[in-house]
Amino acid sequence: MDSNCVDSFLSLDLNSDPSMQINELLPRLGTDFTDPGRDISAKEEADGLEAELTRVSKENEKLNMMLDVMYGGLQSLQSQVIDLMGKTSSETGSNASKKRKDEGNDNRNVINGNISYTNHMECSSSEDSCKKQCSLSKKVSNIQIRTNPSDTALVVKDGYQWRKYGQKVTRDNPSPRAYFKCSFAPACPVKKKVQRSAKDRSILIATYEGEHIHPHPAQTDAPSGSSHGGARGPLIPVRLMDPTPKLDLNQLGLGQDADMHSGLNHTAPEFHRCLVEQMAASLAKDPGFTTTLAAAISGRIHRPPSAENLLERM
DNA sequence: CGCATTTGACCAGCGC
DNA sequence: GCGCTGGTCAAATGCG
Repeated sequence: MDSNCVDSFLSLDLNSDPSMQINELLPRLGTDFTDPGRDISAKEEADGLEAELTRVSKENEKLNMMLDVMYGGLQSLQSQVIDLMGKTSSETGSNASKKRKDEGNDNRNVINGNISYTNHMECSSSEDSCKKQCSLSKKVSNIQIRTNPSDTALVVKDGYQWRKYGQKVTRDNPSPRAYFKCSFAPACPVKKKVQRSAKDRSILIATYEGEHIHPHPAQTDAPSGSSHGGARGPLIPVRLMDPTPKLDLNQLGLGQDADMHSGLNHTAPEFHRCLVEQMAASLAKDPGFTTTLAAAISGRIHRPPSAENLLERM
């Protein structure tokens, strides 16, 4: 198998539509194997590989369809969550001193045990005034990230540039809480608090406040990664100690930039496209996936990972 | 030398 | 009013 083909495949620009790129790769692979110097068996092998790649391409289309289904389910779940949050807020009423207490509550949903998010407006007044203030107050969102418990670093690599300005040990949690400000843009008001969960020290809880006034560095910065700022980690997807690929929910608009209450347009094609790109990037950055894919292309295995298996990897 | 991080001090909000 | 707590500031320190 021509290693250049594998290299060219693995170095595909993930910012483009992955299915389109696979389709573009197929004729490229075909020309490689029509070399007149090859014998008949080589051509048969090439035909087999082309058929294999066609099947992979179809599976990629199948994945996109499954993504549509998953996306529909996501929207349904989000609407249910919004309904539930509305009900619970009306049931529990308001509490002026809830702000501090709420920070210790587990009002977050764990998604596959890797990353979860919660998004809400910071409200501390009565229900009526809360609705008014919600449109004025800053956004607050939480995400949970599972990391190696032995890793004591309070770093959440979300692609943004953060400057640490403080650290405190809070009363209800022995783990210190780190305070960060967004340093990508001088006037960016976004702040982030990172603290390990008191119950499970392998879980990092990041609380974001405010909205970025600049685009995500991944969209504006060339991936040189040579400048200062240790907080600038791998841009997308977020990959920490857990070997399974993860989606960068923030990048998807589900993190601090998401606002379930303000009706973020999750049906927008940009969002859908971003979702597809994130999943493709996650797959491509998964060493297991790339290895398996390379093996499939090189014909070392007869059955490529099915769409279901690929989803299980995520 | 410039930048980020660390860490003790200070301030503000809240409960009693 | 006082004490507790979380959040922020800023000087000191470390690192490339």
